[in-house]
Amino acid sequence: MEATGIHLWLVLWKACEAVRRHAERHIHSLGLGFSDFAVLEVLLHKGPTAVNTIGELVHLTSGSITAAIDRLERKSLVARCTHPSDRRARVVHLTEVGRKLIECAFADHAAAMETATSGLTAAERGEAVALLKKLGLSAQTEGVNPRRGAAGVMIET
Amino acid sequence: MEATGIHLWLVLWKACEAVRRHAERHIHSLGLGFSDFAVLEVLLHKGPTAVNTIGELVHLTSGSITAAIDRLERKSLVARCTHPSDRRARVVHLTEVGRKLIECAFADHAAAMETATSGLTAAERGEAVALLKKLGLSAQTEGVNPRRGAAGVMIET
DNA sequence: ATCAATTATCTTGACGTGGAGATAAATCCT
DNA sequence: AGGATTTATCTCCACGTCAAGATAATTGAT
Repeated sequence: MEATGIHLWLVLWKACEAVRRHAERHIHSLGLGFSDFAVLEVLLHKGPTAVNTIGELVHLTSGSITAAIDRLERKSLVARCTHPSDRRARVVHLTEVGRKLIECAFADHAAAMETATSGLTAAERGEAVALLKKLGLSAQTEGVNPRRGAAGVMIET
Repeated sequence: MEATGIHLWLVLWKACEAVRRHAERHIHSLGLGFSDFAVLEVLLHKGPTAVNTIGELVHLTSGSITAAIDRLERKSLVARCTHPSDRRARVVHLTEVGRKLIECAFADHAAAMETATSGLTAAERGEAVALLKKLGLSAQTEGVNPRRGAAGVMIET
């Protein structure tokens, strides 16, 4: 078995794309995009959050996060309100409809991911998680620009 | 260690993004996009290839692969010529300039990936490759069962 | 107190991507 | 052979993203 860096990268990419296809198809069936789902997930797990904080968490630039929240607000899934102490900032929170949607969607999504990763046994998943965590962390700190991962919400625990 | 499907997916995604950042930064410094690099790499390793086939290999739809090859052709890195036996098909091949560029870029890229994955030992890389291959393959073949979309429309895979 | 630098957000323009057709060529069917 | 289906590619349009610049509010320095 070859173990060059580029080989590992290609296999990693392919696996990620394959699983991502499941995730995207499922999320798309809810009328949401990938980024929009990630924003809702942050709001579900972190509660009301400032716009730019969300942007950092889901790895979107200021322009993109503005567009994303515009989309979600247009669908009445989230709402912006003023920050209590900083008049520049806007705090985003889920509406009732939005909360219902993401709670349901996230449960469905977890099930879909269970299916998507069912090719590995529980033990293998554990090994994979350990290896990927190690790889992810080292690759992240290796880079010049250390940014927080888009899925940081779940990974913390 | 948690081993739920969604946890594995998030860790996989984060690791992939971290490594991808290395790859993208390097590729972008050549004035190329990610997809364009992938197309050139296919041509380098597979030789002249039909447009459609390249699209499948790098996971681009017909519209996207046309646009990608247009870009590369505009930069004189590739050229289209007619297929010997099928007059519908166009075969894409590297120009001299394109070959020089991708050969050089690929070597650089391999080195960058070596660095990016240096957080794992050779043995760990081997394990990771084996696990990811298994995961990727199963996730890929898992995706053939159609799902119901939001509007009640069946979504083909 | 005032001016400069920083921070948070939004706007604009360009670009890559995917999806729905359109066109042309090859293949299949009878 | 003639018509229908499939295949390969391209065109057009909508959308999401980013980068850079604009605006407004906060903080820091003197």
